[in-house]
Amino acid sequence: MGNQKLYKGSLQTIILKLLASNTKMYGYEITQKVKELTKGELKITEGALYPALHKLEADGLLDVEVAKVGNRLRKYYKLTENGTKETANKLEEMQEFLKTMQHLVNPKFSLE
Amino acid sequence: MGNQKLYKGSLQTIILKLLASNTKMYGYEITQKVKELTKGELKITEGALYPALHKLEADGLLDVEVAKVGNRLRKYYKLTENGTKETANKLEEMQEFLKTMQHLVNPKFSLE
DNA sequence: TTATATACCTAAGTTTTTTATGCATTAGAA
DNA sequence: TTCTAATGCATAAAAAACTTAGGTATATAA
Repeated sequence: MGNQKLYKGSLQTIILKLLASNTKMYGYEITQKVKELTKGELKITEGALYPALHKLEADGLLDVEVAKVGNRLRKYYKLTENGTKETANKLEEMQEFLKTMQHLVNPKFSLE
Repeated sequence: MGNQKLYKGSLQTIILKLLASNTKMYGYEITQKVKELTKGELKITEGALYPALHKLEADGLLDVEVAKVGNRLRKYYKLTENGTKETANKLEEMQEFLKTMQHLVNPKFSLE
């Protein structure tokens, strides 16, 4: 709980990017991967993650495949064809945003 | 209208940063400055801006000073002492976010 | 046996925005 | 001179994207 460091709108992009790099992942795995990759900086809450996954699936960007591991189920998600395209778009948008923000915020370029 | 490129939560930081660089600005001026600095990439809508300014004022981060120019009024905003402190915090948070996102998203570092 | 990790889920509430208005003044184009 | 665009403020309803706070169940380590 208590994230604060995630700007709203970036979660979808993060999920898509991870699935672009890992072919298939399940929800819990995503939360752990993000925690690991960001050394605990970013914590994806499950209350945000699962609805986001369902939305991406409903939008046709992800496919699901249910697997049983022991007695417990996992839902593996992977990118659809459209999902792959959207990932590219979202990543470009994100890069634009990062550049714009750097420009606005970085004191080295204080043309303002 | 239709911005799409602004992650929710970044508007406050943008406003604070501009006021840190320009001492005092009024609402309309902020929208124009952002448009100019980002070459049209970011468009701050007034429906987002004015409530944001009011909130920052209510939170004690901004002071207002009403000026009359011709027959029209302007509300000049500037940082309070607390506002200056909060600006530093927000900028640091933003930098953290930018770094984290670069790390997650940049293909050069795809350790994922 | 009891807490922690794994694994899924949803619903209510909050925050922050978009969209759609509204009002008034002023400058400039037609 | 008249009408459009720019200037300048504002709010209210709706949507978007979260947080917070639950809930269920299995597996494992202490």
